Amino acid sequence: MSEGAVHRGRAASSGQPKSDTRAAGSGEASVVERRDEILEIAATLFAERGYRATSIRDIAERAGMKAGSLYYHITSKEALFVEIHDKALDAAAARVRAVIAGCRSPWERLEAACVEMLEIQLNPESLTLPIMNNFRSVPDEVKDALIRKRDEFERIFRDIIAALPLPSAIDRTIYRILLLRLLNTADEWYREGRLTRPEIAAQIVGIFRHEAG
Amino acid sequence: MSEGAVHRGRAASSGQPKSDTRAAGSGEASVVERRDEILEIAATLFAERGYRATSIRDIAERAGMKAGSLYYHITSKEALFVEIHDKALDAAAARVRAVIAGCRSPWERLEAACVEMLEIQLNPESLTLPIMNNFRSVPDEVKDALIRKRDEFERIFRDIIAALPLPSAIDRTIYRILLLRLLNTADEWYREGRLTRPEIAAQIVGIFRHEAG
DNA sequence: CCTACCGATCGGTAGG
DNA sequence: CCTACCGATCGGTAGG
Repeated sequence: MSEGAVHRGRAASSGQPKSDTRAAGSGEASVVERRDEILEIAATLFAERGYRATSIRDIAERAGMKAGSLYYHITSKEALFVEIHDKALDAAAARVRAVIAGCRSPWERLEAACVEMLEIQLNPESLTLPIMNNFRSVPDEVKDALIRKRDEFERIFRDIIAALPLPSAIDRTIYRILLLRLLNTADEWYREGRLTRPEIAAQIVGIFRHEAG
Repeated sequence: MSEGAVHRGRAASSGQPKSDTRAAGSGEASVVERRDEILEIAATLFAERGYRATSIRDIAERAGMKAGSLYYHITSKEALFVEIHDKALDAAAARVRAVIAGCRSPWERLEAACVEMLEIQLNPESLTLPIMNNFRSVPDEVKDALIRKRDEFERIFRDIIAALPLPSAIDRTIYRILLLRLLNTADEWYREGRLTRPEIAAQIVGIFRHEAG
């Protein structure tokens, strides 16, 4: 069991500690639990400040250790970011799929998906939130992996939109791109206070809702 | 004439060279012209990579000089960014105002404004393009000035949207926020090739178009 | 997990 | 406009 619950073991050498010295019932935190803490801390910081503006020292400090020590848990800043990004998208996909499963009509599905996406993007429960579209500050070598993963996630929305009875003049590809752009960058334009998240989602769906003639 | 055509002299100490030793008819570039070149170069780089990822040395290199020499023309990286941002928004405002002046109906005005915004955002003529919403990587001290300027610009759209015969269920504030978010970040989601800019603008207006019942 | 350090790079300055 | 440099900070490593 070299692969803990956290890690999906997809990327061959992702740099987690080799053995899980779990704390056999004692009050001690296991190595994988410590690693999870670090992932959450890093996710929060990356989401707040972006990739470049978040330093290894920032992350280490919040985790209560020195920068060098962090490298016991991770292999590199880049690998850390990719892992967080992948996990965040997996979690988001699961949440959106769960919530649309209970819907009957296509428009209901769209609205439920929008509400859930806003919750994911705007709630600071770290690991799930940062869809992080701010790829500009991410090194090129990493970008491809991130984009592939994101495209995979967006297939959920492609399917929802495919089922909508839209007027034929509307291009479903650009429809999806625009909608996802708004949802994925919600943390950048959302202003706390005036409208609730479901109200915002309803406004978005209200704007994007067009029935075929 | 310590204020050249480029500079609006709004921000008190913006750091341009004190006197314009213009090249009295000769083939020599004047100091203000050199400064304009630097502004264009910096604008392009900031737009491509964001504030933080663009180094003073990058800018200097493209301008054919050393990092230190740049400080003959500018006072600081932050002041440079603010100046570019202000100029870009002024130019964008002028272009959008000019284009909607020739429109008769509210929906025509909205579509014309959208087309123009996409042109501005997607054409790499540097100085005009970077509305740069990527404020995350910008230092806090600068952010307030940028936001104030941006709010000023967005008044144009507030007025256009105020004139639209929208259904009462649609909140015009969030309507404006969503629309501007799409237009301002077009360079991040636009994929060259499939649809032209006017076609994209038409799709956006098609989605955002709702007549009151 | 720590100390101590590496080479690289950053924005900016001095002095010409 | 240049050279030469500053202190700060970066991601990462060695050796314990």
